Amino acid sequence: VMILRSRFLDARRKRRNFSKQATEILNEYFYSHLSNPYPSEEAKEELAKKCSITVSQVSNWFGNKRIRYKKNIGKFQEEANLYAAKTAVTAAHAVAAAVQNNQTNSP
Amino acid sequence: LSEDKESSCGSETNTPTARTFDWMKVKRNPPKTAKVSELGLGAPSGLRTNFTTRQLTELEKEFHFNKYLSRARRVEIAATLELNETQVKIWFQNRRMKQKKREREGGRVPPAPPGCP
DNA sequence: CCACTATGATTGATCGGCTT
DNA sequence: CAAGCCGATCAATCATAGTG
Repeated sequence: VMILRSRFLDARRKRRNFSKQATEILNEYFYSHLSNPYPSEEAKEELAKKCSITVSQVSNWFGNKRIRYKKNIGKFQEEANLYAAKTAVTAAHAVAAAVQNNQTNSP
Repeated sequence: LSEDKESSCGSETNTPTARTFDWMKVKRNPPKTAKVSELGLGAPSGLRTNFTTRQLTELEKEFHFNKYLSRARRVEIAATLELNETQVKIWFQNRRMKQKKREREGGRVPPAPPGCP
């Protein structure tokens, strides 16, 4: 049991952080879907493309994010509010546009 | 339209943002590895088993021979490696998924565009 | 340069669903 | 009805990158 943790040969574990922009995109999705941060396979593929990473990496990111988020919700409060506000603005724009578009259209 | 709905929260400190959703409450049952049946078995339940290099090497060897195990083979392997049949079964299960993932993610990007010493 | 934290990846094991 | 498999996920841990 001693120091058999060698994990010999894990050269592939030369991790590299994702670009700031990729993290931005992933966080936007995460916080705008905080009630259910489980992107579908299609959504993962889309995110992967936008972030220039693989689908597996997207899965890893969400897996880590979910676990770490619920482990210490308080620690992510700031981040949560930050992205919540950001998406709120985007949503507002969308709504505004929709309203304009619906002026002459009623179900 | 527009209303937001918190999918089932019972006692969340209603903060404008960041509420507590169900997924945050999910808790997995602790691993049931090593049963309590055998008196004082060194395997404490509820712990992630750390496979030894020998066990992993043997499992890997067997995997290259068969992607799927027969009941008989599984019993044999389990006995040889001192593991539960379930652990062997799960290992193969995970190993197959791992291989599939590799194949899928396989045809990728060998090109080293930017600087690569 | 070192301690400590943030983060991507790995992996034994669990969960729900479907098949045998 | 029980058992195995799949696909996704969990949860703990490893090893490195980043920050002070």
